[in-house]
Amino acid sequence: MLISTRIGPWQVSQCRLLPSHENKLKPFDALWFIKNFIRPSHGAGMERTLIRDLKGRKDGEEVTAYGWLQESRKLKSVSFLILRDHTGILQVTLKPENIGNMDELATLNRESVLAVRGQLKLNAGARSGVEILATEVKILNRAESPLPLGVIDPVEADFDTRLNNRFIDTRKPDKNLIFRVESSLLWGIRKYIMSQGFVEVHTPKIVAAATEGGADLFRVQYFEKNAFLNQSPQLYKEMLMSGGLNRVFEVGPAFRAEEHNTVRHLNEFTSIDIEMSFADHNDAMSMLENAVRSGIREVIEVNGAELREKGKELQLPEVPFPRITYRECITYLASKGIEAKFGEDFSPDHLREIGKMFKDFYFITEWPSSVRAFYTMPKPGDEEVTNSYDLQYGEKEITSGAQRVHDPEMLEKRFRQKGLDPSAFEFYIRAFRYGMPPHAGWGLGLERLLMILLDLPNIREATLFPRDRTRIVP
RNA sequence: GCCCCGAUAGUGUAGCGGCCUAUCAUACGAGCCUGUCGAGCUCGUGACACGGGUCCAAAUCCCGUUCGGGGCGCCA
Repeated sequence: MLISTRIGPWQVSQCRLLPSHENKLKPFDALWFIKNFIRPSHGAGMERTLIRDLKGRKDGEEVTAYGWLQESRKLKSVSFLILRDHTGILQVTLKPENIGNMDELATLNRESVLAVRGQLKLNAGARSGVEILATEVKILNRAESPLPLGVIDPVEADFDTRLNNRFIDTRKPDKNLIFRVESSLLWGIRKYIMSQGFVEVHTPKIVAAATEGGADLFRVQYFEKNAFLNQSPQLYKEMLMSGGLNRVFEVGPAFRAEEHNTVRHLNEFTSIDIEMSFADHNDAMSMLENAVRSGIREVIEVNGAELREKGKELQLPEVPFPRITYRECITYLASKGIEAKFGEDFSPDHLREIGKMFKDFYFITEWPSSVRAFYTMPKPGDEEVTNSYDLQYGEKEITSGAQRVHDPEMLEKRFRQKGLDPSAFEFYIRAFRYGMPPHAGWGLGLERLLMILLDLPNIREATLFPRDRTRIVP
């Protein structure tokens, strides 16, 4: 099926709709449509059918597939190659009388890259479902042997070995899927945030001042000046509220020089940040739960079937997420005989206990001033606590957010309370002196959310090339 | 930053003072068998992180180094 269309500012002249997708069109969802279903049909690219899409083609049709040689089995009168691409595996049958370069193919190592052309057999009885009776096999790239890591070996390599050879690790379908889910998740979150009138912005990652102190920032040499890698876009997105952008969001890296060594911390992670004007913490929480829900909905739609094959059934969480205040948590812990002091953060043990009360996502609200950053708005009438919240899943914190201080005098007072020198933040405080609207926002760790969603044991599993205390390569 | 733990063939492991010229699986190579599909069978290749020490004897015990895993703190 060929279609011509014009969508938004993009001219998409003529596109081929894949046969397996023809009945799945959703009207009025143009961006989603582009992402999922349109492939350019013009130009001199490589003719290719994805392995997943072979099932939709006609039996006996001449097709071309590309992929990695997963394994080969040589028999007396016939040989089989198992070809893999990111959508599945395919059995390729080689009969010596049809193939000119059998000797050459016999020397191939696993994971070499091949182009296979031949006749499609839909009911060949192969485990892969479909089969190609090859007329031509081209070697596009030979893999060396031995492999540093087996793709289909029954023994799982150590995580360290896998990360050192991530390019092979992500060839494994289950690992590959993690990052396709991440893409869907972020797309779903973006779709919701964009639908609420937000503007996507990009703030600097090289900065002169610390966001919240300066202890945990990486130093960089910026020509003749000392600079830092930003740990959060917090100050910049707030300045944009004064700047009249009204609602902004940013997806970008955040750097933390903390020497932590846990399964839920990275020194570089992807932060999804929003900030909204004329809004309080309740508005921001609503934005958050709906964004998370939209992300999960997108994952279910795009990757749900594949996840189900792997034994992972995702549930769309109900909104609003339950809320519990910090003080209620302390009371609850006390009822369980666990002591937690007001004014201190909860330990992982505390949070595990609190998490038992909830099925999945929940908010802990009204954190004490002592554990929140200077920009956090105190709760009117109860200034020991703040208009703040964390989004939690069990013991894991996914998001931290709050209504912010918008009064410059209160802001300077809060700086001093936290032992910080306001003059170091003059560039920031200035934005509050000439008309700063009330505002609220949050920062969400994309890898954390992905880890929780897929039940991954380590945040590094949710990161292609993780940066931790010791790893900067690859 | 504090605390625990680990490092043996390409990969994952067993062994934890002499029985180790080191086990098993997988990978790789050779052969046999075979429309195979976690193929099967036979044979083979391949490893004790590095440096010092203890001991008649060290993969094994001790110290250091390097690399790695995890918990806490901190956070997303």
